[in-house]
Amino acid sequence: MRTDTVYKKAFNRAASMLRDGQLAGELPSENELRRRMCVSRTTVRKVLRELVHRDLITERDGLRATGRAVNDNDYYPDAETTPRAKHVEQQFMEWMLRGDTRPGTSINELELARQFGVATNGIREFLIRFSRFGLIEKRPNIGWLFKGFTEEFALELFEIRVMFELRSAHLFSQQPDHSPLWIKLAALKLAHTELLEQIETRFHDFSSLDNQFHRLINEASPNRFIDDFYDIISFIFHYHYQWNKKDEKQRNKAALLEHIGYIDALQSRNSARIAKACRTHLASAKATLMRSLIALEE
Amino acid sequence: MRTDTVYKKAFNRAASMLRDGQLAGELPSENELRRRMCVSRTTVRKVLRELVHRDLITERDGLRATGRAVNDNDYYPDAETTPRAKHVEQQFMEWMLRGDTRPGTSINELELARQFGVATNGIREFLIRFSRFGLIEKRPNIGWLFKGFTEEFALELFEIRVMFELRSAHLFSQQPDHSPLWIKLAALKLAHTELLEQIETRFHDFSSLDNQFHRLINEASPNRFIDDFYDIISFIFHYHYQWNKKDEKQRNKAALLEHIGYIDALQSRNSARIAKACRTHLASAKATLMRSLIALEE
DNA sequence: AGCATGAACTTTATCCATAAAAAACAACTT
DNA sequence: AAGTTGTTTTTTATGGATAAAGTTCATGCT
Repeated sequence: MRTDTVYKKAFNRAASMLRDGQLAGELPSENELRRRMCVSRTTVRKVLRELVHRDLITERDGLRATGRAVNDNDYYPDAETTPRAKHVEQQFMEWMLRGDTRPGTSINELELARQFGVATNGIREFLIRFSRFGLIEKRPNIGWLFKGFTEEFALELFEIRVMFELRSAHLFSQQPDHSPLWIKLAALKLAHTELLEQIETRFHDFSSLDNQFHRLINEASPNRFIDDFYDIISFIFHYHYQWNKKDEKQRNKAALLEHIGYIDALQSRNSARIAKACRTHLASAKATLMRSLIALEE
Repeated sequence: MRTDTVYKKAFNRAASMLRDGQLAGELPSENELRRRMCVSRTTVRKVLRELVHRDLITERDGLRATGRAVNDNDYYPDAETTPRAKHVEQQFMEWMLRGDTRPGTSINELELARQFGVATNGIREFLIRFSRFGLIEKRPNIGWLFKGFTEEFALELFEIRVMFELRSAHLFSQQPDHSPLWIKLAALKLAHTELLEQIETRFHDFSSLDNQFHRLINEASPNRFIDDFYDIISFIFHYHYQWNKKDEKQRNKAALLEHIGYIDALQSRNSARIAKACRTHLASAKATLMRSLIALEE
């Protein structure tokens, strides 16, 4: 059966809105709620029904108003708000990164399905999606081959990344003065310096900034293939960092400084300087990834 | 139920081998046949059983020998030798390229499933695989968006293609003299000149040569992401040419000449000359694609 | 021991079923 | 007419079943 994670997530969202007082007094219409929560009206109605049922809101003469205060245990647990497909992704990445999965291993859909507690269909869909990351390969009628999260992989990944980023950074710097992206860039620079000041406590926030920055650079001259490639990068780094916490603060601090240098270079519009800053930053990102891959191979 | 296309294809293959006399006299062991036909022994045995049943081979004391002559209607029809997934691909491409499918259309899994006569699962798997081509996009819980086989698509595609090909051609030219790829390149050049002489009748063969050539260039310094990207190119061109036959001979002749110039440039190892030949060729490939896209939009 | 066949077992490709979520339709209300 | 809510229809996400194809185990023959 399809999971009701959409509903549960929406319910939690609504509960938070009630708690924060965003929905104080008389509630907005179903359509308005639908827009705010980005789900269908069908789901909104389901949420409202449950809210009424739990007395979190009251309904009289077709008018809805806030009810009793929201309690911590009114919320559905987080695990129930993520769709199966996402769980499969997480479990697979865990299996791949933490397990002793060696390059050349073959991947068995049925086995993973049993291990993860889902139907084979879900596994297969995930693997098809995941195959674009270049880490697995399908052999028809036989199964999937795990090619390994190896040094070679990282080298190939970064070769492309450098090509793309140099191209995007160059085009970014050639934008007209009045492009709104310059403003965004300045804002991002500020966010960087702020984070740098509070690096001791907030170093986890770097990841989001990193993403925003690299995506911004691509925005100047969009290319869907470059965007898609950056999805791979994000994905890999997301899980990689989840797994490798070593020196995180130190690494993020260094990267922040590199970003700032890179932003300065962009603002200078000096091609050679931009290329240099870009290469420096990517080289250190690559070195970080490579170091942990070597750790993996032990 | 799973289709028995593997068996049917293997059967046809075996029938052809019998007909060509490749299996004259006493037949090889099941294992040997398995190796030659690239299927499992289970399938080989199924084929053998049917061959015996039809008297195409005889079996006595566990020894198998050729039987009656193979007839044209011993073969299974071609359509039955292609798996469902491939059919879906073909039908989808037909739907996309020939139908009046406009950019922005949303794709309905259920509708396509009904139209193509397959389960929704098959459609969905295809769409996931196909999504890497940048022509469709998934919106969770809602469906797929067809972004259109547009001019913009072609521009983005070729921007990447040029970057990758310049990089690969450059690295190719820097290989040591004794690299076996130089021999392959010379052989390919010969194949080009031969085809050029017989262009009037054999112009369809260009497609295969084109593929071999571009893949060869990538071989010098392999990168899985570049290979994957070239899969997109091949796929697009495969279907595109199937649909657009206009001026095919003329176009292929021109491309052959460009290839030859490009090969000469590579052999000269002169960077500037290589880049020029590469750009020239890709520019004309791009122009061809663009012309037919414009035709599509009418 | 090494290879051939036979039989049993496992995994993939494919279809079908169904609850959840989205969308479309209908009837009201202001 | 535009925005509400109630109802019905359609579509997606997910589980389950099964024949085909692949793999492994067992037996027998040189």
